[in-house]
Amino acid sequence: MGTRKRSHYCGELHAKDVGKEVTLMGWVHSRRDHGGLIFIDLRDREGVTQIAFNPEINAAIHSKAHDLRSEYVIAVKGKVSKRPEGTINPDLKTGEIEVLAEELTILNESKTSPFEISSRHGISEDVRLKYRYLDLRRSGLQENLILRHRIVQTTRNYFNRKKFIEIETPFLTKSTPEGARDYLVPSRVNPGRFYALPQSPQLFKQILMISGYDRYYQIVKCFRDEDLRADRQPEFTQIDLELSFIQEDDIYEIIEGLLVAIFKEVKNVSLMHPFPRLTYQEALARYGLDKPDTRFEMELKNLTSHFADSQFKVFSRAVAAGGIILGLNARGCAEYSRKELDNLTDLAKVYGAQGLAWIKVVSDGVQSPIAKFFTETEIQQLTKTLNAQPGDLLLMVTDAKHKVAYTALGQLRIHIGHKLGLIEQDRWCPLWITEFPLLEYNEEEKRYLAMHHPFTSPVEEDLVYLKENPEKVKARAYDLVLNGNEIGGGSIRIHRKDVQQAMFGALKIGEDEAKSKFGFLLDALEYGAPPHGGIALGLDRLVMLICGIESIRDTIAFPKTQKATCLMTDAPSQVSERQLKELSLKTVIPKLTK
RNA sequence: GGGGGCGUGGUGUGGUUGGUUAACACACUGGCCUGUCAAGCCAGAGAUCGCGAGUUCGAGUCUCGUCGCUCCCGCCA
Repeated sequence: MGTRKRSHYCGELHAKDVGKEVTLMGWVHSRRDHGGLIFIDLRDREGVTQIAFNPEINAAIHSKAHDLRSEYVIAVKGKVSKRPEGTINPDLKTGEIEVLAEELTILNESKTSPFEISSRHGISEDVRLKYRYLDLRRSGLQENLILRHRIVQTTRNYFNRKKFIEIETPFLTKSTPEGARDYLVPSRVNPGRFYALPQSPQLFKQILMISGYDRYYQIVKCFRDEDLRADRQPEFTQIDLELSFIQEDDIYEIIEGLLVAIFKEVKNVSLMHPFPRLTYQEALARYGLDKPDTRFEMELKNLTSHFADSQFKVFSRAVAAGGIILGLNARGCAEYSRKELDNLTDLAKVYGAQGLAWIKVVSDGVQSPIAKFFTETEIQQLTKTLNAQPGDLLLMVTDAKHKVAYTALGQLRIHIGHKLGLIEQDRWCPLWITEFPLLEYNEEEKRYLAMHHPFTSPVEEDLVYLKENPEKVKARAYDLVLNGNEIGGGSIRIHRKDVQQAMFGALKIGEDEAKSKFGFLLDALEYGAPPHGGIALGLDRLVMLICGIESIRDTIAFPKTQKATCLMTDAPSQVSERQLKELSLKTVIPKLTK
């Protein structure tokens, strides 16, 4: 094919192109060799076009086509032709036409692929990850990555329109305490010292506000060395922004506008907005979680007061110990077998619950191993509060630690919601969670930790409690939740040095430590820091949700396994002694691996 | 750190209470075939059942260990 140029993508040819002389280049997707006629589906990123090799048109080319195999890279010149009557393929975008081959060049051969690119069944993930370049040829991943691209483009256009400035921040930066474990990078020219890869550009974007850039955004990689999940990778991408002279409402408006634009552009869905807002407390009370899936009802109810004096000691003792009793009406689930109930109990235990109390509501009363402990009044209050009808299953969790009870029953709610098919796949329920506590007590470290991060502004009126009653202080923080997933979080930041120092005080971060770890921020706060705030959205999760898939790995071209390895490149790998020496590093491996 | 699932030709799956030749589909190789598009028909090659021990007359199957992938808890400001 020499110097010939590609004239079209496969997949962009239509009936209107009939008669055109075209040159296509791509991969052999499949071949159907009739001995006489040979058909090739030629694939590139835009789709597939059928190439017909007819010995009557060109015998030499036809015979050459016999050698074609799956995934060969070829160039084909030929005429776009309308397919004969009755051979149109309505399942194919280009199904009305075919290209009658006049020239064929094999640009490269291919070994037999370890899996079929067009495979209809799933391929195990380790094989896919090892041959990621082949996996990425498959239409599913291509669609995801192209959708991701469109979301990113929409985002950039949106922020540009809103007068944001995209500014890059360093990847080689300073390790900071608090938060996730850092990925460290040794410094060759500073032996014994390390950079950290950023967990987020948090401090840099605040500094940019102090520098007067006013509206910053960045679509940026962040790094956290924590254990992986289906929705967590060690490197992930945030849509990160920060604005000066704004309040919470400004953030809500900007982000709602962004999501509305994204959903319109890539899904042609008109998102309802403004998004609902729920305080942290209300989210817990009604859904048990701070990232509620509001696509279905089935809300939690607080039953604590009903059972304060109950003969059922599990309940009354818990109440006496300051605990909480929560209930949930699993509508129509009174038929659940003992096994199903045991499964629910096991699920509750995963989240730390001691057990799960259940009561079946039947036509002539209730059924439950614990029913005998309850008075008529208690049963009445229970069924009334949970609005129970015969056929319903009432689930209750109690725990001295309120968070445990909320989480366990909240997760049961999600589980049962799925099981009962209450969750519509194509429904989009974004909402804001507001009024988070500023601090959370950490048993392990015997001190308070910032729930969001140490630069989050407390609510002004609560400042007085910071010393004496830190739990009472609310943060000017907010999370964005979509269909039960946290897809973003941010806050109005502290912009006064005295408040920042008070915050460090509450976190038991000493003056010296604060100075060595965050001195540059404290200094900067003294040079005219404007009020500012921002938010970051998890791009990978957002793409995952919009794609309707289960794992962010399928939104990332080259993801890591659960052990944070790359099966294609075999990273992380050992390095030479020389490299280690240059970096003044010695490795001490507790147990010999391999 | 902990709990669960999976691992069988290239790929995806079967494989009964442990029983002798490890099955099926797709892919692959060769042949036939001029309208297929999940092409068809015929023939063929391809597996020490992740790895290592153990139990047993006998292990794909049971036990223990180990490795890999995965889901979850902890962790992820």
